[in-house]
Amino acid sequence: MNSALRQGALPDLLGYRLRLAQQAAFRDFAASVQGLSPGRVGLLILIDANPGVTQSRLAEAVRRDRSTMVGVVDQLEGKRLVERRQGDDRRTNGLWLTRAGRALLARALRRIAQHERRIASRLSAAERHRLLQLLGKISG
Amino acid sequence: MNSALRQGALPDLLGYRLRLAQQAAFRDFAASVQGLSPGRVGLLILIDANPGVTQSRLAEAVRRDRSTMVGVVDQLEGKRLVERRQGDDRRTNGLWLTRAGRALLARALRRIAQHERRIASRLSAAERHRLLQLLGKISG
DNA sequence: TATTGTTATACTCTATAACTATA
DNA sequence: TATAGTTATAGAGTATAACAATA
Repeated sequence: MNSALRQGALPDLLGYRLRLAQQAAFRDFAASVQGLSPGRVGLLILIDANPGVTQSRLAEAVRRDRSTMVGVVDQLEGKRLVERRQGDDRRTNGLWLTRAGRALLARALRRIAQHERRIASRLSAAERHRLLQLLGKISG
Repeated sequence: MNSALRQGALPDLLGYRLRLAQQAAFRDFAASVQGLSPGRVGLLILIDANPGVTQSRLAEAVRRDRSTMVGVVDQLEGKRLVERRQGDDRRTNGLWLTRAGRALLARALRRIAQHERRIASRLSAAERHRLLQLLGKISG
């Protein structure tokens, strides 16, 4: 049967435990939000909060190369969730959610809220707050 | 310049913050341990703690398909860090660290310990303990 | 019949280098 | 000269389906 493997030095490592927790958190989420990955939904949230943001600034914000952003925006534009509009500086594309993009995002945010409650269900409100605070110290 | 993007609904989400923290934790680690990714080093730790473990059980432990494990073990065997030995059940390969694998793992563990101190440097011992505990509640 | 390792294949996400148009 | 977007290309990392050997 399935006697668990010995974990060796892993369990005490913050990096390892962060990865485990992150994998656990995203396990059922990935396929659950309108066929978009967590990263893609994150982009919709950022575009929604920063209408007209350029591809390069969006790439910076999520620490990706700007060439990577091209295909990602192609994909979102192909789904009619995002549109590019040429900026005053004609080198740039400003990004905007379409009406469909805003509608999908609204639905996604409801799913995300459900999901958040599910993964936080093992924590009290105080523990959840404390966890966010401690994670902030590491990410900052 | 670089006025930060508005983050919209993201900052309050555990899943998002877990991902940020995990990315921050692994940013400089990935390329730093003997040319092996964190995941690969994790496998060496698991094999070391479970000598003779089969490919399938190792795949289960890290939630990957067993077909994925074939190439991974090929890679580690190609670097002479791991060896396959046919088991009593002749369908199976038992996995073992080579002498070189154990030596590399020992070096890697020292690097990992340094790294752990670096990412935990913003936390007190009590905070670090508390964070591991809270992460455990989510992953369990 | 079921399991283990394997192969062939394909998909996703990412980066680097070089190009163009604009500034 | 420098920047924004783009293209071509490549490399990880992963999965699914089918197969042979073995249980």
